[in-house]
Amino acid sequence: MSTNADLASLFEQAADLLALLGENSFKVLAHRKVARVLEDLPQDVASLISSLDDLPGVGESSAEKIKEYLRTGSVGEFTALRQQVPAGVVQMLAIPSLGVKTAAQLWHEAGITDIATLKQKLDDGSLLTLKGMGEKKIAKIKANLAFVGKEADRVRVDIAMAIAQSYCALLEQPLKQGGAATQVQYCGSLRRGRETIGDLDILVCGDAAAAGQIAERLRGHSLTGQIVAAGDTKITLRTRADLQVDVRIVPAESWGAALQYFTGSKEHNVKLRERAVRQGLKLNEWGLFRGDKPIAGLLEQDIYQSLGLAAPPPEVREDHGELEQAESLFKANASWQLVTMADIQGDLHMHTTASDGSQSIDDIVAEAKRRGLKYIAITDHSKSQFQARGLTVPRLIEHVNAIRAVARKAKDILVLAGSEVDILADGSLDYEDDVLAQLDWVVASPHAALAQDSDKATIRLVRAASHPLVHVLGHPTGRLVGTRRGLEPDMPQVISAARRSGIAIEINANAHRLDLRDVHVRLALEAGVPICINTDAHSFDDFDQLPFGVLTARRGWAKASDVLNARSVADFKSWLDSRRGAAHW
DNA sequence: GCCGTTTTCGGCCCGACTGTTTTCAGTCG
Repeated sequence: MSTNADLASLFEQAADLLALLGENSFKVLAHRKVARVLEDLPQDVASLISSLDDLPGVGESSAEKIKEYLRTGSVGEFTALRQQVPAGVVQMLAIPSLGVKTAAQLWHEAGITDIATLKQKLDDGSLLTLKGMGEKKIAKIKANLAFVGKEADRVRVDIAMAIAQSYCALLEQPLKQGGAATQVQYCGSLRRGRETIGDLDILVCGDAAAAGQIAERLRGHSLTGQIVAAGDTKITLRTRADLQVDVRIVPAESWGAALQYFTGSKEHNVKLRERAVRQGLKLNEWGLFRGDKPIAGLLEQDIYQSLGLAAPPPEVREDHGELEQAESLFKANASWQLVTMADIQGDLHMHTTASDGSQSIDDIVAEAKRRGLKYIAITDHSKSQFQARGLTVPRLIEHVNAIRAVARKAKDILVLAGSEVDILADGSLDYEDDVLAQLDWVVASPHAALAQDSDKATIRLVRAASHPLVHVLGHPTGRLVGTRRGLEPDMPQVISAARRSGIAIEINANAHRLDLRDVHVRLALEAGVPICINTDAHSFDDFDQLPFGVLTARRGWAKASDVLNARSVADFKSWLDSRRGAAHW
């Protein structure tokens, strides 16, 4: 899979180089598009070698380059491009407010080919003679130099969500003049539920006259570092932790259009606007227009309906075929029906003080009931997880008995005695079959040897997924968002194995994991493998991670019927009964 | 470079903000 990422980065780099060389901007864009397609690809690009042309956005020329890379490990044309542009010029693009035009100008007109020289010339005033280069621009570039090298990483969705909610709450408070904002909503990749967020977009319904007051209020928020720009309809700020927040002020009649526009994705919007143009209409953040006449704009769904589409939920707006689906749904007079928080009936992966959790069996059952769950599985770690106090077989038997004792007296909730059994490096499980057979529920997860190569990882996970006593594959790759790559198996093979043995695959809802990831969720569902959205709760707070798992499921187009723990207790039990390895209750 | 319900050629989404300008270019999303 890292082949995909490496190739994507090559195409992205090529796009920068072409732009710096003054190439046609649509050609530049085409390269960025290929980079994005490769990044989003759920399977290894090498497995598609004979059908690369079928990927939307990948034409004959790019397909050849991809093949060349797979054959030789490099792309001759890209290598040649790199030789034409000094590396330091490319590095300058990392400076905010300094784009390709300026970088090319500095290179050609001032002979600047590295950042050190740029710094020096910014200071000595010699750049003022360049066209379009004034005091303010120079000051801005100087200030932004600080961002080079410590490029703000994308922020995990849970962190971004907390920040967004804090700013939204602030903006919802009444203003001194002009009344309260009637509506406030975060948009962008956060609303689409991506696992990481690059910046925050917040939409405020209100009068442009209030922009000044809103800016002042934002300035006073404890998280705000500096206000970067402040106009009548847009205020941009950076938090102290360097996350960019864009706040837009829109009038009520444009609320829906703005919501649609700022939710994106960019690629989804491009497709949508092209569709509007084909129908003789124009779509922008102010509304959908025929000539000057507004057709829709108040509500987001009106925009889509006016274009003959069933409004797709924000989570699927990635230009991954959702407009085609939206069109068929519209024609069938149907709507999108993705799984929601309210559908979730059970949680089938949780820990107690028996291993590394901080809650007792009684506490966890009470908390699950309080949150309206109808069934849970208690799944502490297996014996190899020494550091997590994994259970030896005697301790496991004792623990299972304790769980069953609680289960017998628990009312209105089904409590299963299970285990999160380690998938060892070779794909065998951490307990013998006769031990596993005594459990109601088995989550099989990898925890160690997460750096093994792709082939070994595939064999390992296929073996575990084929084990007759396993019910669900837990956090299949072991990746940690932004910090650990985890296993990179050939996911279609793992999914096929799960389908053959009739097991489910987990979406671990914890925002650190979100494993299975969105694109693989979709592959699993297309193969007919049910998913299971589990919190892997180690404490009461971890129950709050569930929404991130649901968002990820929705990004994979999951309906409630695709989700095992969205079934009623009775339906869940009959699924369990249909599995080999009789359950005990 | 990519693509096709006008098209295999000729388009390719659209606007806000800033800074530099006397009407627009660059950057960003």
